[in-house]
Order: sequence, then C-alpha cells, then structure tokens
Amino acid sequence: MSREEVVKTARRIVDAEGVDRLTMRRLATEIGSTPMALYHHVRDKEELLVLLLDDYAARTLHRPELPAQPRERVVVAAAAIHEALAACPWIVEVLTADDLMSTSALWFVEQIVDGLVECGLTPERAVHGYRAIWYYTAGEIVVRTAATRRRAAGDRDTYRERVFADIDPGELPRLAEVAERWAPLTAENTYLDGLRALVDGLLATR
Amino acid sequence: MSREEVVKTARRIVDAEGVDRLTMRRLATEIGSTPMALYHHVRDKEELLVLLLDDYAARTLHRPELPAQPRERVVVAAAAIHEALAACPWIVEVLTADDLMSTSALWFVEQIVDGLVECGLTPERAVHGYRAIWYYTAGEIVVRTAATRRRAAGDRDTYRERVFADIDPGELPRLAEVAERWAPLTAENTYLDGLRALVDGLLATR
DNA sequence: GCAAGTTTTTATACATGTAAGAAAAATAGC
DNA sequence: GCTATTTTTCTTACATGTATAAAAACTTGC
Repeated sequence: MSREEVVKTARRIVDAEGVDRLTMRRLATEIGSTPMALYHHVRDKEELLVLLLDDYAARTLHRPELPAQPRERVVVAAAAIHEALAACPWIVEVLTADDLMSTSALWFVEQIVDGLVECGLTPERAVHGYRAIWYYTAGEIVVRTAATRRRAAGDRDTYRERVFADIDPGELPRLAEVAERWAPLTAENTYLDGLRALVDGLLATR
Repeated sequence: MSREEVVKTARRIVDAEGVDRLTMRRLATEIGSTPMALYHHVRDKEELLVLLLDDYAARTLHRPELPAQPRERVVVAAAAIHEALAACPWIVEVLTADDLMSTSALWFVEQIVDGLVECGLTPERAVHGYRAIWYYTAGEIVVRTAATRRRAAGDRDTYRERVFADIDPGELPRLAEVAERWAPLTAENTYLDGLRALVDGLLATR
C-alpha cells in the first residue's frame, strides 16, 4: 500500500458514489486491507480529503488565457480558482484548511500577487490582497455550498422565514423592504461582482 | 425538558469545558435524560450549535456607537460582527450555515444595507453588497480559526513548508520573493484593510 | 373520568473515526 | 544467514451522532 494508492482509491470511490460513501472502512476493504493500516499513510481523514482536493485541483485547474492588463488578470485568475472549487461539491469539509496550497494552485496565486504588484502595490500589500481575495472566495464557496446542500436536503428553512416575517418595518426598514426578495436575491450568483469590487478597492489609492 | 433548557445546559458545558466536550450523551446526562430525548427539541447537533451561536450573539453582540457617515457605518457594523464572531472559537463548525440570521444580528445587517443604500446603491445592489461583506467576513473567520487551531494542535505544517521550499523562482518569481515572509504575512490580521477595500470597491461607480 | 390521539422520552442498535498496542513484515548490521 | 531494529499492518475497543421503534406521559373531546 502507498499514499498514492490510498488517494487514488479514495478518488475512485468519491467519483463513483460521492464523498458520503468514503469511509475509512470502505476505503480499506476496497484496497484489501484494514482501516488502521491507512493511518500510516495519512494522518487522519481530513488530511486524506485535503490530498483529494489537491489531486482534484491538479487534474481540473487548467491555466486559462490571462488578459494582459494586470487588474483583469487578477480577476480572471481568482475566478478560475473559484470556478474549479465551486464545482467540487464535497469541498466544504476541506476548505477550512488554511490555504489552497497545492502545487497546481500556486501558479494562480502567483498571477494574483503579480497582478497586484504590477498595479502598484508593494509585495507585502499584494500578499494581503491575495489573502483578502482568498477569504472572499473561500467564504463564498463555503456559505453557498452549505446553503445548496441544505436546500437539497429539503430543509424549508422555516427559521429564516420566521425571522424575516417578524421584522418590524419601523425598526429595520431596509430589511423589511427587501424581506420578500431576500431568498432570490441571496441565491443570485454575484461572486464576480464582489470580486471586481474587492480588487478595485484593493487597488484604489485611498 | 424544553428547547431553552437544552440550549442553556449546552451553553454551560461549552463555556466550562469547550465545545469538544459537548456531546449529546453528556448533555443528556447533564439534563438528567437520555440522548434521544434531545432530538425532539433539536433536529440534530448542528442545529444545536446554530442555536448556541444565536444565543451567544444575543448576549455579546452589543450595538456600538455608529458613525454618521454611511460608508464608515458599514465598516463599523461589519467589524463589530466580525469581532464578536472571531472571539468565538468553536464557530467554524457552525459558520457554514448560510447566513448569520439570529434576530440580534439583524440590526447590524440593517445598518450595513442601509449604509450602502445611503451611499447610492439600489436596495438590490445593497443586499448583494452585504452578501459580499458576509462572504469575506465568514471566510476570514473560518480560514483564520482553522489555521489557529491547527497551529494549536502543534501541526508544524511541513506540507506548506515543503511546497514553498520547492518554488522555482524562474517560474513563480513573486512567490519566491515572499516565500520566507509568507507565514508571518498571512498571520497578520488584515481583516479591516480588506473590509475597507471591499466597501470602497462596492461603492465606487465603475 | 376516561378513551383516543398526540407529544415526549426511552431502549436498543448501527456506522463511523480513531486510539492503543500486539503482530507481522521489511530492512539493516554483522 | 541470523539477529536487531524499524516500518507497516492488524486486532480490539471506545466514543460519538443518530435511526428505529416501543413505551410513557400528556392533551383533548366528550
């Protein structure tokens, strides 16, 4: 058994039956071994999932044509990461990992940092800018996938509905105004708008 | 037994011994009942955690003095939410919840949306702006707490170190340039800077 | 006051991640 | 070739969330 074999088999299970079916016992029998043997190649299940994500990134994160304009390059590179990760529905469990630091993602990080520097930021501020973009991107994916998953589980979310129904227009006029439209509004995909705003703000000289 | 008692007892356990010690069995014996009885007051453990977070928010999320200037009001309101949540170390498990929608947080959401509207955004764009701020805020907290937790667990993070050590300066010059400083740079707390940038960008008329 | 129905609680059972340590296999030194 | 040591694997066991279904307690209509 090897780490590669573990990850490869795990990937097969996840691809075929979804991340829910990936259990250490299942993985072990699939390999023809016992659960605890896995733990010599992988610290715990979380590490296995991180490896799976890296593996996924390495396979699907293809470098796009990047615009020459540095600001737009930042946007396109971030959007590419976002698109790849958002298509990966079992990601939430992993995304709390500090950073997406698989080798294959580094090129995108480089593009973002470099774009920011070319726009006039110091390297330090560029790294901070990249982090802000990563926070925004990871947050969007985590929040949105959680919402989708809950909706898929048939959760009518009566709690939210009740909270909004109880809004006093005298006290919270703006929320009362949009209460009806809250669900559809927040369901819209506005990742790109927010990303553009963030990048604009990072590059604006205050 | 009542929902309130369940939450109150859960809170006591979490406050006293941390969220790790909160198990359904422990909670049940503390109440003097059986684990499965809890499930008539709470759908599952996740819902219990969300209730705990709401309870926590209701107790600690005090309305600050807000500046008159709407843009600054948005920043201060968002920062207040961030500060309260960031101090809550067991939050990551819950924050994947779609939205922070406890009644006590609504006032802050109102301030943000209202501030954005007063700066000239339509209500729709203001809601989207609020969501962008929420993505950024939730992402920052999730990523940062995960990192802190890992560090606390004594994880030397050799993986990241290795990735950075392997960077080819010819291919990824910017990253090579900051590789040494990456850990301290990303450990800095730049939430406010990023928030200001995001708000600026949201309000800039492109 | 009591039968019918509803809500709440209990008992039992299962699948899961993984700790602890024994066993086995591979490797190194002579 | 054989022993010592290190690496890998297996056995057993436990704590956890929670499904299922039976029991108990409570509520309601008369």
